[in-house]
Amino acid sequence: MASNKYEEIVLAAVKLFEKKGYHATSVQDIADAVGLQKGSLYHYISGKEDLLLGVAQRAITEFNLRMERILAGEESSQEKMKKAMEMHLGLITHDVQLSTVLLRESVALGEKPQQVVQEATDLYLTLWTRLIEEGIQRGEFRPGNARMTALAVLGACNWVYRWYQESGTMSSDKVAEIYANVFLDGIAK
Amino acid sequence: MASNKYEEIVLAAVKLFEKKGYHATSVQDIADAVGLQKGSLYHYISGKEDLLLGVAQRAITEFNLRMERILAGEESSQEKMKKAMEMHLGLITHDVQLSTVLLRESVALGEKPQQVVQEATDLYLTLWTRLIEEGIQRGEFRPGNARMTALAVLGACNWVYRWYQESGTMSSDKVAEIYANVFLDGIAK
Amino acid sequence: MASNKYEEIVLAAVKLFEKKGYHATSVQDIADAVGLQKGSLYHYISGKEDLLLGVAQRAITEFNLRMERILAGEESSQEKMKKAMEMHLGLITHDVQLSTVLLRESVALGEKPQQVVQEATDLYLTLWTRLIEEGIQRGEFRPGNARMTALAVLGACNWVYRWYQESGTMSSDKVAEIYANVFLDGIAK
Amino acid sequence: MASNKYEEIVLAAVKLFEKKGYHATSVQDIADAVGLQKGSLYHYISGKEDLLLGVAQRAITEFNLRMERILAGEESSQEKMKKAMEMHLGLITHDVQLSTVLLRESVALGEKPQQVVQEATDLYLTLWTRLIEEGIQRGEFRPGNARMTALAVLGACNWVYRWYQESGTMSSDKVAEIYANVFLDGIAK
DNA sequence: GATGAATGAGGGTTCATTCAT
DNA sequence: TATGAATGAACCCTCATTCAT
Repeated sequence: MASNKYEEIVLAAVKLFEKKGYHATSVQDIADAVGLQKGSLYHYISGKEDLLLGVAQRAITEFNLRMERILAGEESSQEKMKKAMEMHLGLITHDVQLSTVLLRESVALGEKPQQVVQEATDLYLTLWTRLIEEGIQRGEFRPGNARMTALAVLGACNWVYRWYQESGTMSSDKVAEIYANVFLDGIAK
Repeated sequence: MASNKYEEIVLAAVKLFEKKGYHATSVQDIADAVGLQKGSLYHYISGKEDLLLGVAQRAITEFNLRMERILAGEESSQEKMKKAMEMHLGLITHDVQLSTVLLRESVALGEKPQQVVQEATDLYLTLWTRLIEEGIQRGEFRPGNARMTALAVLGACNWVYRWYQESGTMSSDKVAEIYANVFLDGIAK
Repeated sequence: MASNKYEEIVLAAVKLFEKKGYHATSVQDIADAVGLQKGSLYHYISGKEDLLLGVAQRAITEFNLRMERILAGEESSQEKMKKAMEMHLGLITHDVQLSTVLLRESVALGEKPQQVVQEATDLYLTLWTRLIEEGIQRGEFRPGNARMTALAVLGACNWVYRWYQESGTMSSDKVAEIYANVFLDGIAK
Repeated sequence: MASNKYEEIVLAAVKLFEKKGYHATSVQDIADAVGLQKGSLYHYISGKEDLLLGVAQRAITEFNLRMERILAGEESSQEKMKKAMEMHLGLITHDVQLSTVLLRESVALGEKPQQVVQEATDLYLTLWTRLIEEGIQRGEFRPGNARMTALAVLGACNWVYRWYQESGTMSSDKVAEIYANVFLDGIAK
């Protein structure tokens, strides 16, 4: 399968983009990582930026997909919230590299591609906002600015890529539990 | 003021780094922005990276300074928490450009300078953690992992640079109020 | 021959280094000389300095190789001395450009590469010293400080690159003969 | 005296040119060494190259002056030869820095200034040649190509700057004695 | 005499991309 | 499909020199 090699390239790119950053990663680096010559890469990719775009899209798409599945469920909003946080943090911690590239390196994209990612990201925010709005309507959550709340939750969760290390002692589910507690019940007594 | 020009350069750099990103900003761009020849810049700066480091340090230092002042106060922990969030969001929204450079572009720094920033950032986290620990000890906050909570709050607050626009209708104090509510009381009814 | 181009580059570099000096020779000059773009050179070389180092090593290696061959011979020490001088002056005059680069431009190398060349040069001095020591032991040469004598001979021979011109009327063998006479028998009656 | 400062500058330049080489020495370096600003230097010198030229001329002039004095003496040619070698090696070893700049860095000069130095150097060779020719005419030296012999002697003596270190154990007079023996009597038994 | 800001050309090097083979 | 030579623009930075103050 031809796409096998492409997959290999994407994987190598993710790893490198995460480790060195997009700009510091040269096409040569990627070629080396997959055992190809620089020029040969261009049979599979159409450019370095497209590679980054692909990676970012792959990542954000997964988030959106899972979030939609959770929203479609029948649980209470509180339950959904917990599941959503587990999902989000699970994805982030399970593939910190991919998440890092999405969250940290997307800026390197040009205007157009960046907007593509932005739109997918906006959708994700919308889904979260909807979850919270539902909770409010159902009387499970306090009334309030749902979008702002969603931004707070997402900010907290996204930030995790900056400090989470797989080698650490805390599972992503544990983090999710703690974060869910904080957001649902607050920290004040 | 002899440092007038230097200040001008820093300001231009911040603006450009925020708009285009550190890597996409050339020294030429900065020179153009201040009406100097490329080479002339080097009377004021010792390199592009040092410029970024300076900017980042300037930013994080301000955060730490203010946080220490808040910690030293006599208010209740809840009050301090609110003030801290006001302060943090105030700084971020007041100079989104500067904050963006700190939060988004610091990765562009080499190992050594990045560590310098990291240390200052770690200190900031420590201060926040201390605030929360104090609250727990005083019985104002629920017992829990203070550091994790601090990370949640900081994540939420830092994320603001990604969506906040001065031209928007919401003041930073309003955001702080909402966020403080979320974190103190939770969103669940 | 895949290295054809590399050889071409080295040759051009030698010529330019000799004519203008290492520092006054720009990478652009070399590129022009071989009909390549500046950047294209870097497929063959890893930097301007490495080019110089390569040239210098190529030169000094040849000297050492030939000197070892002479030392291994069975002739008398006087014969060896003559042959060594013929060899040394032959190399210098046959490729004055290369010798000039070795003798005059090696200083342009950084500390590390310069030491590499220095070591090879030291070896060469050692070989000459050994030749003279042998002569003393065999009773062919007067007792004396062999190393100092070697330095005198080498100094005299190396200096030749400063005044020898191929277009001149004197063959290198003639120079060698004269120099051998001077050193073996002295100029005093 | 205004020339005091100039002297200081020349001295600093010599030291720096010797240590780092002409090209690697910046005008800033020299300014730093004398505690002046870069721009202020230009009240004393007309350019970096002129500084080098001045240094080189100062050096070669001294050689010529002393050689002429020796030639004018009444000693035997052998005596003169010894004295000339003592003088030459004395100058070189006494101020290795100055000699190094003359012998190693003169290449950095442009065509015109280099020719100026070359002429002075040619004169020096002529003086040596005359000394040897006299010796031949007086029957003290074997007949032969006086210029070539002079080149051999000068080459050997000049080379000394490459290995002589003041901290070493050998005085320049000792070197001169050894070299004189080598050249006068040869090394063959 | 001294300053130091400013110049402006040039330095070596990197790199994403192309394309003939 | 794979190569690797070649491009050519852009990069950051250095530096000798000038000149208004």
